[in-house]
Amino acid sequence: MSEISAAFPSPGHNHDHCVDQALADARSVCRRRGARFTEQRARVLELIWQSHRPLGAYQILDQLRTEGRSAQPPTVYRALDFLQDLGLVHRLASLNAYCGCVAPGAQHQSQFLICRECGVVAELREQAILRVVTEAAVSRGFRIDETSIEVAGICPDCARKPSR
Amino acid sequence: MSEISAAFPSPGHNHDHCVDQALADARSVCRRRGARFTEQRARVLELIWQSHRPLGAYQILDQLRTEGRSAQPPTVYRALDFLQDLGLVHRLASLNAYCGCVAPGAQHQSQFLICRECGVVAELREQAILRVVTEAAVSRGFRIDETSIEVAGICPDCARKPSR
DNA sequence: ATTAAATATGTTACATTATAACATATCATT
DNA sequence: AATGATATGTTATAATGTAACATATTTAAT
Ligand SMILES: [Zn+2]
Ligand SMILES: [Zn+2]
Ligand SMILES: [Zn+2]
Ligand SMILES: [Zn+2]
Repeated sequence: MSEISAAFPSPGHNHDHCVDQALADARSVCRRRGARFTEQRARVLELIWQSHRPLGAYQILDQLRTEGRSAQPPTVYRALDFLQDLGLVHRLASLNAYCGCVAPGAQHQSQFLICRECGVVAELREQAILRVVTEAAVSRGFRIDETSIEVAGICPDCARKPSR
Repeated sequence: MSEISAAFPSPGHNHDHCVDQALADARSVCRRRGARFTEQRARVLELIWQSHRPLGAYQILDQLRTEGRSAQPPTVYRALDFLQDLGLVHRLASLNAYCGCVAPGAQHQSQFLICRECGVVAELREQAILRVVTEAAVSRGFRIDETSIEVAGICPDCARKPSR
């Protein structure tokens, strides 16, 4: 499984390597879980990882279609459901978009920093955040099933750039 | 302005009072900001507060129509935009639904506990959560504009009930 | 009071996101 | 080869949200 990556991808890194690693990880997760990593599913995951920012379902659909595949919305949503179930991608509710998980296979509740300017996303897995949220919940007798923690703002790269 | 309410509304409380208070608060906020608290806007806010759970835009639309008002989607979305701008309602991204703000007028980033069983929502304003999220962000050079922190699970009431 | 500007609402049409339902194909097992 | 399980194709539609332009209402000047 791949190492933990920095919060935001560094501008100059070899992203092809990230994609390859993500696909290899996915293959391994599927094998371990007895799930089929079909061409469609692999291609959808690859498209998500190749993109520098989260992709909407219909953006993925458009891509598949330009590749000559016969694709309809259910094609994409089924693949996305599958990938989510296996923890290979996350859905960002505030964007209606999907991004690759940086720690597939491990059970986790993540937090997301989303740049309003360039769209880049950092997936955090901060125990401190989860801890304080859990404390707040249990002190009110609430049992947490799932968290959706998404923070919009400006990433370091965009903050450096002049105004705009 | 109304006092800070408990996390989850107690089952036996007088909810009409909550609604009246929310409308009064809204009127006051609008006056202070020089905004018009029109019939439509008041009615949308009232519907949201009267509901025991967050309302979708088209649920609100249906209500308005049964009251004989000529209403189309833009009618509702405009009112919702207005109410959000003034901090009178919040949009829950994970539900595509809207709930009344428990502390209107004050600038704040809230967190929401959402019961999967009964739909009830608790709006929290935990400084500790905001603090640790902010720390995580700034340590990565990220400037926060807005948070969307929504936690799905089971509320105390539903937890007490037998299985289901 | 009259006019003009700003604000709010009505109305039609459409864009975007997601799912239901059923047919067909592919894969795994016997 | 036959069977059941899983995956995909296909059509249609549901659910959520917005663009654009016309009309009405309120507010502020004249
Ligand atoms: Zn993840
Ligand atoms: Zn950025
Ligand atoms: Zn609030
Ligand atoms: Zn409940």
